[in-house]
Amino acid sequence: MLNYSTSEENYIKAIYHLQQQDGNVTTNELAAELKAKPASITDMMKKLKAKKLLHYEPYQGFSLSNEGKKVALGIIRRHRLWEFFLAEKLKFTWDEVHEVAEHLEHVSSKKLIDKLDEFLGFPRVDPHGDPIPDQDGKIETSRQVCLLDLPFNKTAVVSHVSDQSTEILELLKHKHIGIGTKLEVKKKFSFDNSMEVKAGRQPVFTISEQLAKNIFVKYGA
Amino acid sequence: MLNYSTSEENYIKAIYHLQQQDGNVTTNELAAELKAKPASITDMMKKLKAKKLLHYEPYQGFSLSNEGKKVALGIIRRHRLWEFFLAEKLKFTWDEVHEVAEHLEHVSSKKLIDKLDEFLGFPRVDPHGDPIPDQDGKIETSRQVCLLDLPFNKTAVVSHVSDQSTEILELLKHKHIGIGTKLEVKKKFSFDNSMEVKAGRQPVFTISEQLAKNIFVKYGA
DNA sequence: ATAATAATTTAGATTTGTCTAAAAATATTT
DNA sequence: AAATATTTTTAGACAAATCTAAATTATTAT
Repeated sequence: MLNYSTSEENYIKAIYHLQQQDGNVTTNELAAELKAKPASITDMMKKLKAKKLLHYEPYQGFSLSNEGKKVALGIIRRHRLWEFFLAEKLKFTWDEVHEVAEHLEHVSSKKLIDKLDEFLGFPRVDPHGDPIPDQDGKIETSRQVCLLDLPFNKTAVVSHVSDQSTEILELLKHKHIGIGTKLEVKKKFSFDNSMEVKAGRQPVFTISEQLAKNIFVKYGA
Repeated sequence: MLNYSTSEENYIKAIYHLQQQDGNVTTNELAAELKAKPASITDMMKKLKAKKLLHYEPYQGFSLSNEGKKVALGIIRRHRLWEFFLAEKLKFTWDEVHEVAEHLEHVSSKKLIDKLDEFLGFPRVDPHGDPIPDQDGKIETSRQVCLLDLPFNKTAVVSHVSDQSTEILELLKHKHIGIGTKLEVKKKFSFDNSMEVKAGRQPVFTISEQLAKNIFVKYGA
């Protein structure tokens, strides 16, 4: 596996995440994701195509090649292992780990990462509940759905919160819900679309429609 | 404290190490250390001078300002804490830690480093025996050790000779070693604990275990 | 189907960090 | 102290990664 620049790695990672949702990725989408101008995207797409990391024809969008996906999974592996390390060993809170891991992920020593993995006890998910790819780039595939759509009695992990207002965070904190919290839907009430939910061994509690709408979970595997 | 590029940090660190030995650092010295061309050094020196990290007048060499030293000590702190982590927690051998730490040291989150320090139990020396600067950049300045215990490639200054016999003095005189002589250990042989040592630009020469045992040196960061 | 709009690419500029080759300053030797 | 050698700096070029503005292609609406 060759080495890629920090910049190239950031593009590859962003494409990977976008194509998980959309399939084919467009120039503007990627520009928005990376906070760069569309012209910069085109430049980099040419370079990554030349390196055979993606399929790209002018004006047709792009998607990672198999090689590109392998590279992406390597970066994601590093990112998530560092996130786990930061939360588990250095006692960072779940909302602080991402930014630091963004930098650590670009240190690309395979030996470092494999030993870190071992030191951490081969964790399978990061503090946000996202699965960590193994040495061979294999990753547990799980689907992200809105909490409103989660089937009954399926254990799922909170993976994303759309609204980032202090109000929602206050409420989530009060209910002890964060990224990574395991949830199970026990009842739904059609009158107000509220639901009763269980988290670990806590007693069942209620979540309003407005709140559930903003919580996304991952389940299945 | 502002942020500096990886490249700037590497220059600052290299100057710090060179000026520990020589005081004023020259363009060619630094070029050799960094495996870069002298022209590149001059370019960077102008930039670092503009940022007030060093004192520099054309043709006169350069040395770090107080601010520059503070930056250097921050980088060295990060490097040595990562080295300790790699050796202690990830079970890297002492000769493997340096290269990986060269990359990790450039991740410049203060919170990360202070929490890492705490996680490691506030170690005072790295796996090579070099002191680790604290949060405020304070570093154990010079430590006196027996020449037998001096790490490789560390410039040290002879500070004391235990035996005062005419025999040892004759030998020291012959080898041009006295109090104040700068030495660097290049090789050690476990067979007879003899070592090869360099003093300034003289060719490498050999010192026996019996002699090394009686020589004490001081060395810094 | 054609015009208007939006998305994408191209062309050319900028910054950072590097280089080579030539010029200038300093140091050394005779 | 002049000539020679060494060191350092300058001048100009190049690659990577970005940008702006203009041109091109694709999409949408009439």
